[in-house]
Amino acid sequence: MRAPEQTFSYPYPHPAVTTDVVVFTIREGCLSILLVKRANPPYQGCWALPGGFLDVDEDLDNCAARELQEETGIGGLYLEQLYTFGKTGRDPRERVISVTYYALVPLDAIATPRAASDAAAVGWHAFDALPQLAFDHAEIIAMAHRRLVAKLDYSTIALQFMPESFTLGELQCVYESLLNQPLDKRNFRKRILSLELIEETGKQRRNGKHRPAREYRARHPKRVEIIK
Amino acid sequence: MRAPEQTFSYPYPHPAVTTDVVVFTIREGCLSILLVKRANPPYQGCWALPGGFLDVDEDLDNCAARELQEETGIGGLYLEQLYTFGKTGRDPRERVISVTYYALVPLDAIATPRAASDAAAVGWHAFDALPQLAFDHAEIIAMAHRRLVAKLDYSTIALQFMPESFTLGELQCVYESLLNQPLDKRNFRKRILSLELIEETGKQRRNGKHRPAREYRARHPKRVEIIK
DNA sequence: TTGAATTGGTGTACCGAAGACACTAGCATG
DNA sequence: CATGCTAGTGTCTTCGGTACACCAATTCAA
Repeated sequence: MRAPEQTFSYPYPHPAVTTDVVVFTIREGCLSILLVKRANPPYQGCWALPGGFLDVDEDLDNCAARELQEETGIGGLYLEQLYTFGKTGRDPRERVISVTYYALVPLDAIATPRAASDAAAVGWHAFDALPQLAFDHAEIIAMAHRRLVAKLDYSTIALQFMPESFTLGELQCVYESLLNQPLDKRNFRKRILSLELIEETGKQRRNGKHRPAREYRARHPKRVEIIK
Repeated sequence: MRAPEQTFSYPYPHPAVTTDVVVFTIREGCLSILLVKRANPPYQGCWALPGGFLDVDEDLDNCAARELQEETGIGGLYLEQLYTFGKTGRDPRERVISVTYYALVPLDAIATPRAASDAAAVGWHAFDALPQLAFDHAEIIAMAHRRLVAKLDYSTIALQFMPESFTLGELQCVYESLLNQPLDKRNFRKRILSLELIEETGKQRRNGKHRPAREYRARHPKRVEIIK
């Protein structure tokens, strides 16, 4: 990619800049995060967030999206900047500023991720059973989770987890997984429908051995709106 | 500070990292922002946010606090990371990643800021009458304002604008300046007092030629808590 | 064929928070 | 002592949130 014998010089020391992404999805009612196993030191063999160094001619958002594409093979995800971590000493190699993002993967788009060249393995991990993590990545995940749960309350972010069409039961399951508590079915449906964020497709859906459910779709699938 | 003839080399190009701070206060019921006039190109003579380059052995938060101290002469302010701006081309000199913060100055702590060496002037500007701004600083200020107003609703951040002791009238004035709308006095007092965030000092305060007001203080002056 | 299991789908009553609204109290000034 | 100014107080209504129980449609097994 880059010529390794070339060097780049500056009159003042410059930190390195990376992006790291907390990729959330919900697998079988269980909030999960995508992690890669590091193939190289430091923290070799340790699980870490997908991410990598910023190209100097690349926008931050693009860098996060590109790393994500490389790790998961899927694009077009909802992606939002989270926070920038830059404590001295957080990377033993050099000063590294990490601009972190979080991304949401719809239920039906969970690819089996393929390990990139700098990763020994890639895989989904349940949020409540995460392994030991490299660097300060546990802290990053904790902050991403707080942000995500907070946004459930005042935005339409949960719809980013949904496929193009879905049932109210599935949507409620997403909320329950994120909030980690059961919700009253009638109150949930009343609230969601009163917001007029979703509409019936007119079709029905047979998911199991029981009464079929109405299918809904988001009115504005790409937008995350602030509500209330 | 640094030896100018020395250079720092890396195998890959590194962007420069700066912090910029949106410093808010309320002067005479008017939300205001601290700006510096740039003494050097690019955007020479243009108003800009206070900020500067990150020292490579300095934490991000420290960098923002240090720049702030250098520009305003006051420390111990509430300071919160806002967002990281890093579009290619946002600085014509080199690739610059700007980690932005916002800070709140209590009503009684407004120093007359003294221009630092790299600034031609420093001064407060009313938020609704800002001059043309350098770089993407107008966008940064807009985001900081949105964040601040949003936090009024669900946190105790407004108390960071208050001196050690204050009256309910003063606090209401802060809310009204930030929300840019009048509030009902009785409802305001009922809500604030029911939160039990402030307590009476027992003293009274003669502010003008009228009935004196009770003095209050924050129960947890240093903490910004999430409410409701 | 029938009943048991499973999820889909529906309405009402209560409670608490937020908002609208008007007058008296205390100090300063002339 | 009358005027001007801000401080300080309570009630009623409205609306959103929460608690709560039953019938419907399908599958499967007996």
